[in-house]
Amino acid sequence: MTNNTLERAPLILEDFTPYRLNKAAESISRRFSGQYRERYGLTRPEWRTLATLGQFGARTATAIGMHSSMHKTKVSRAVFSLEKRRWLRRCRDEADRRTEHLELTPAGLKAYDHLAKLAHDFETELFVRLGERGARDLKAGLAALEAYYRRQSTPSSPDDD
Amino acid sequence: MTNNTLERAPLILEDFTPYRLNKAAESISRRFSGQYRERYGLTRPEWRTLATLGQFGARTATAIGMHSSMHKTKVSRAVFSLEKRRWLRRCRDEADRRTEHLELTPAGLKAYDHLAKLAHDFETELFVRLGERGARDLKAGLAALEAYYRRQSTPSSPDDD
DNA sequence: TCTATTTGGTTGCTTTTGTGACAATCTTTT
DNA sequence: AAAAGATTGTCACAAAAGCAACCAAATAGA
Repeated sequence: MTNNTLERAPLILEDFTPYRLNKAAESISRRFSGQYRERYGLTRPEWRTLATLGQFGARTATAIGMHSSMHKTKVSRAVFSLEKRRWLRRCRDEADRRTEHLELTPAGLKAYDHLAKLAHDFETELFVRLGERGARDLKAGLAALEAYYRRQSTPSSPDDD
Repeated sequence: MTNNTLERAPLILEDFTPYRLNKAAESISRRFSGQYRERYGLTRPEWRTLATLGQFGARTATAIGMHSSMHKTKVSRAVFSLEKRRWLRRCRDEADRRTEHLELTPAGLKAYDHLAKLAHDFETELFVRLGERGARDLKAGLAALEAYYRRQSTPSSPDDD
């Protein structure tokens, strides 16, 4: 038991969890986004919108944002750009004329199918690389984080980005 | 055993690891960045620069970027802004006049000390919230990821953001 | 029913990031 | 040494993200 009076707890950036998490996320995202960027020239909001619609079929812009954690302006722009590409079309809701139901066109669905497969392969490959143990730890750690901020989520920061 | 021919492996966005990782990182970062943004009006590149200099003392811009995973333009701008704030000063290197050695002023060091403490507390609190198990899993998962992309890092994507 | 409030979505503006080119300086090669 | 190549840091421009105001339509309240 040393008489070790620490004047300053040193902060080691590379050990600091928020930093590590960010770096990991960027690192992985960069790799995966190559898949949809190089091939299709999609941005991340566009990819997320595509993924959400592919997963659920028709959805409103708000629902997309909710599900994919994007601010509504991001969704709005992504929808516009996917529409221009003719991967998505808008269907008006007769009951509530503020909203539109968005759905993928056959071309959009085709791209989705391809990208969903790439995503799946990417993840499989990642887990192989991490090893059974590493993959399990990562998933468990993420689950713990998600449980934590699900509890914490204030009504003021519900879904947005 | 059903004759369930899956035409399409469905992609569940909220289960997709890159998405989860991003969301987790943003979620945590948002919380922590509040600490340095509200109080000091720092951006993340500025915080990382401060943290690196606080950790190591004088360093060049390149070394900062290397250590904190930031592109050199980010470092350049962060350095400029910290200098304007008089938290950092540049010292020329007589041996190599391309570089400058950057170090914190007393004011910068003071802010660093405070922020380092906040960071430390933040992490401690986080681990408490995650529980012993969750914290351990998260750290192990991050370590596995880091080991993976350390192996993978091509000479073309060394340090940059 | 008429007004006030909320909700869904878009647009414009500002700030932040990403990219490529550049000037200056060092290093290597011939 | 001179030429070619690398490295350091900055700048200008383009793309993306964040913010707040806004319109239109629905809902709630008096």
